[in-house]
Amino acid sequence: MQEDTFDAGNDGVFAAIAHPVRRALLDHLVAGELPVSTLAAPFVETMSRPAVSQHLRVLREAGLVDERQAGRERLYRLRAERLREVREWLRKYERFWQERLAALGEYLEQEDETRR
Amino acid sequence: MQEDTFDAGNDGVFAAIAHPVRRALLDHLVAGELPVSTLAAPFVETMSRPAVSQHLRVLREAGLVDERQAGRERLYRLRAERLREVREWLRKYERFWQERLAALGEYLEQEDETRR
DNA sequence: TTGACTCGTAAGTGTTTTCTTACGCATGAT
DNA sequence: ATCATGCGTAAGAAAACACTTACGAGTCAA
Repeated sequence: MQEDTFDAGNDGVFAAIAHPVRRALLDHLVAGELPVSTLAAPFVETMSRPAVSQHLRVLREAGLVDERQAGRERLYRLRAERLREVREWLRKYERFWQERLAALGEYLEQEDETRR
Repeated sequence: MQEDTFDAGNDGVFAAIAHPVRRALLDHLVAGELPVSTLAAPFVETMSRPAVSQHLRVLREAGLVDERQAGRERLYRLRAERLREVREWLRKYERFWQERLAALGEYLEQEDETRR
């Protein structure tokens, strides 16, 4: 079975980060490799532990995390490079808010001049 | 100290861009203001026109597009600045693919720690 | 007015997501 | 061996999602 190496496609990453819990899980993994117990801790009041496991599975199938067994723990590691396609998709929109900021800058500049 | 609960406020935008059709609609709107007929044209073989309307509604409710009536057409305009939230969220991951050597260093460091 | 055109909404349906509880399988400790 | 720990999976329910067809409200043209 090579499910983990199977190409999840472009849609998998976008769908994976659509859920706030999964984004929070990724955010935690920025600190480094973490066991499920640590990852699930912030959600202990919100949802059951199997629910966190299922979110981790979605992330795994999207290729956003790697799993490795260490003793009786399972350590999850971030694979941030999978987020590149999101970054790439966003790139074409960047000029819109850059232009907007530039336009706002010019506007404020003009306001400032007329105020003198 | 940061709150460890997730932020549900931005969820609309992330959920909106999770669907490939909606991303394609946004991509199309980069060209400028467009009527629904033009926006729906690429999907005539794929899905019905009301389906496109419903996708546009999701985008509208996420604040990603504006709608304005012109004659009997409805023109949709991109509001790309709403995508900044996504960009901001991505920022914390950028270093992982921008600085490969640094990431490798951190990885080795973590490996060393787990080996204790 | 009549009729074509543009488009959204309503209602219904099948599918997917997201959660729950129950359970099982390893691993490590006693 | 026995038991606790860590975590995934199974099964099922509720809700959300993504469509469909039917219809109606505006707009423009003849």
